[in-house]
Amino acid sequence: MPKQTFFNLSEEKRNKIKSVALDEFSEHSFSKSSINRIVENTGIAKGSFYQYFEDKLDLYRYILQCISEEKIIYIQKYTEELSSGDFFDYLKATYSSGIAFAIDHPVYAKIGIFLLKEDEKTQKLIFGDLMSSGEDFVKNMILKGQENGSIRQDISADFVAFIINKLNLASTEYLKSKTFDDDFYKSYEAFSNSIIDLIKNGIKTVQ
Amino acid sequence: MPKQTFFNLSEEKRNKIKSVALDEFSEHSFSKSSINRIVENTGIAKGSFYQYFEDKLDLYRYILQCISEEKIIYIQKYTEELSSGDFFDYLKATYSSGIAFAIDHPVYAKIGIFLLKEDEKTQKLIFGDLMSSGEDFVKNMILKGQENGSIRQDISADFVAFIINKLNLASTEYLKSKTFDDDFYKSYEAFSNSIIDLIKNGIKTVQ
DNA sequence: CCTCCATATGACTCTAAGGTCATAATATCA
DNA sequence: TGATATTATGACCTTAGAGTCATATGGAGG
Repeated sequence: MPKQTFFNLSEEKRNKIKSVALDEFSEHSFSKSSINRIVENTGIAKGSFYQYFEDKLDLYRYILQCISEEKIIYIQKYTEELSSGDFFDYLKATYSSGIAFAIDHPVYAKIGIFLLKEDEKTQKLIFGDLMSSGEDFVKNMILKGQENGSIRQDISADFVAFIINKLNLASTEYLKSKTFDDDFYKSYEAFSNSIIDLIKNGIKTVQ
Repeated sequence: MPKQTFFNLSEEKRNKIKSVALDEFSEHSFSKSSINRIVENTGIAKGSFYQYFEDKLDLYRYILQCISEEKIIYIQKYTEELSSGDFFDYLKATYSSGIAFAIDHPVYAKIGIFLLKEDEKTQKLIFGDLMSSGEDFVKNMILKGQENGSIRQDISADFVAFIINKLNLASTEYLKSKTFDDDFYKSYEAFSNSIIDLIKNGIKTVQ
């Protein structure tokens, strides 16, 4: 958590710091990100930085928290209208919201990509021990789907949950490399559908 | 390329250096790998290292080359027996060989994972400009498949090629986290099949 | 035994990182 | 205005990295 001093700052100053930090973390991995650069680009003294934050990790976690707060809004927007409990609908909502978020906030998306590419040690440093809870959630949904017969019995829930998580990352990364003309922007639904489709036809019950 | 001095060394010494380097690069990303550690673990002086190699990148590329030479043998073993030209057979052979290789050489696999997780800058540093040729190859096979009707027309070859490449990485990473008891070892075929299956049923022509 | 050449060495430089701290500047309030 | 609390500062510290170089070592041939 940032120190109280940081929150006492004027909104402009706080925003300036956040903005520079976002740029830094979207261009470099956590360990390659540099406090020196951030301080320089913000125009504050290095000593000041350490009046605001405990250390680099403190700032990084704070930035992640800000991002995730914004992302939650997206997810809610896409999930609230579905109450069916169908696994594929849920998946679709997750992908759609994730992709919409990435398109609206390319800088956040870049940070997410760096984050998911971190090695285990660094991920543990950042998250502590609570991790891959998203994966567990997906795994449970698959297990339920297998119970109620909507998903094939002969697949490993563990494995598919893993793959689905990775596909999420992969699609974000794919989007990063594309230019977003209006046509594409309006058809990202189709894009996420194609991923769900890929999974769905691969693991759904054959009838 | 290592300097001549390196190749003049006794085989034991060369192997010692390679072995330590493999360990280092399998535990750390390229930039986090440390010449100091390598030198220390090898028991040679730092000056000696720079008599053998131009710099860290020189060693890293050399190690990659050694690995890829071994990997080619695997791929050939799995690809030579198929001459059908069927896309899914090719995919299956690629996955099978990749997974078999990763199981037989977990250290190499770890290096591969780090490598594929590198950011763009570092990947360009390592490979120069020639990259993602594997992706292009897959893409072309998909395009052919679409021409001859074995693959659906309404999917993006570009996108699927990207996804397939990422799945390859994901499966290697997944395997890394598993312990290889005999049962699993003998059934990795089933494992790779499940990935192909995931893709095949997702993109094959519906009839 | 001496010369010569390839190999071996580790102290050294330079750079850049994260983080500290005594002090200066500024704002708040009596 | 003067006292007090808050914020700002940049020189400085430690650590660790890659890479250098003058010198030492050791073996082969005359």
